[in-house]
Amino acid sequence: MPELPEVENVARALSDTMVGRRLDGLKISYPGVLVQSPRTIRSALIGKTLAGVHRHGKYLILEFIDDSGSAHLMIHLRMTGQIFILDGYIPDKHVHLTFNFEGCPVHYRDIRKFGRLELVDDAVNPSAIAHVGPDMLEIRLPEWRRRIAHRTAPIKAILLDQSIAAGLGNIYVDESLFLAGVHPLRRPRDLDPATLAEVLRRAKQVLRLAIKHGGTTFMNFTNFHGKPGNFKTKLCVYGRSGQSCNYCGTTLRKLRVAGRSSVFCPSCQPES
DNA sequence: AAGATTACCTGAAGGC
DNA sequence: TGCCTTCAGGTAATCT
Repeated sequence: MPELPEVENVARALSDTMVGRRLDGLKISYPGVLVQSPRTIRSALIGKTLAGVHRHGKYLILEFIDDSGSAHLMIHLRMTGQIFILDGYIPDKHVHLTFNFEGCPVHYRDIRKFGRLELVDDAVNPSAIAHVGPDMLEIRLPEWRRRIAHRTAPIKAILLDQSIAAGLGNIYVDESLFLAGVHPLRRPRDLDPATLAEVLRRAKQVLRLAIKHGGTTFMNFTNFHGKPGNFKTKLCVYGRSGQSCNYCGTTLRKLRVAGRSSVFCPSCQPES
């Protein structure tokens, strides 16, 4: 499940390897992942050079330019999207699109077809995601506090809400709440300012650490070079229901919050 | 308004 | 070549 750290790793790899290359072709096997028509997307992008790679929350934006102007392709990997290059790779039925960057094929693969690729009007602040909040790594405490302090939904739901701050998904929300010692059902309105600050601090900390370790591979995320991320072994709670807490030994429990499975330590994260 | 629920998809896992 | 149900969760749409 690609969240901010996984998308950041893809963005960095794309930037390091493909910026400066011209897009010579676009093989589209399943147009359903495209928001615009294949014709529109091809005519906007082919012949242009990749000039930059941007990320906002879990959104990836590729910036293309040529003498005639610029075009921007926004990509969201949703649940099972992957972008990678791999020597000798033969695309299987889940590869829906392949970019040809001057002879180098970059594949978009997505088992569940939830991901989307969309031409947008800006490389940094496209109107298509105007409703999405600031990036979780960029947001500062006063603004975050202003956006959540009055809210009465469970903190878990608030952290998953991309319109408040963008980047956390189910895995890193559970990890952040565990590190902050906050139960997923606690409500922001009932938490004191120091606790709210601690949740934000821990969220940024776990995101940065996961980026450093190449992200988390739980189901089928692979990085740009087709390799799994290394952060799974660092997870404290996600996927560990029934196992014991690393810190206190209490058996970790699972709850459903905001329609998501949520693993927490009943001892480190008291309900009130 | 804000919170809650469901649709979109496929594959893995488990019950029988 | 077993069939069926449940679960996984990011986002948009739809409900209360």
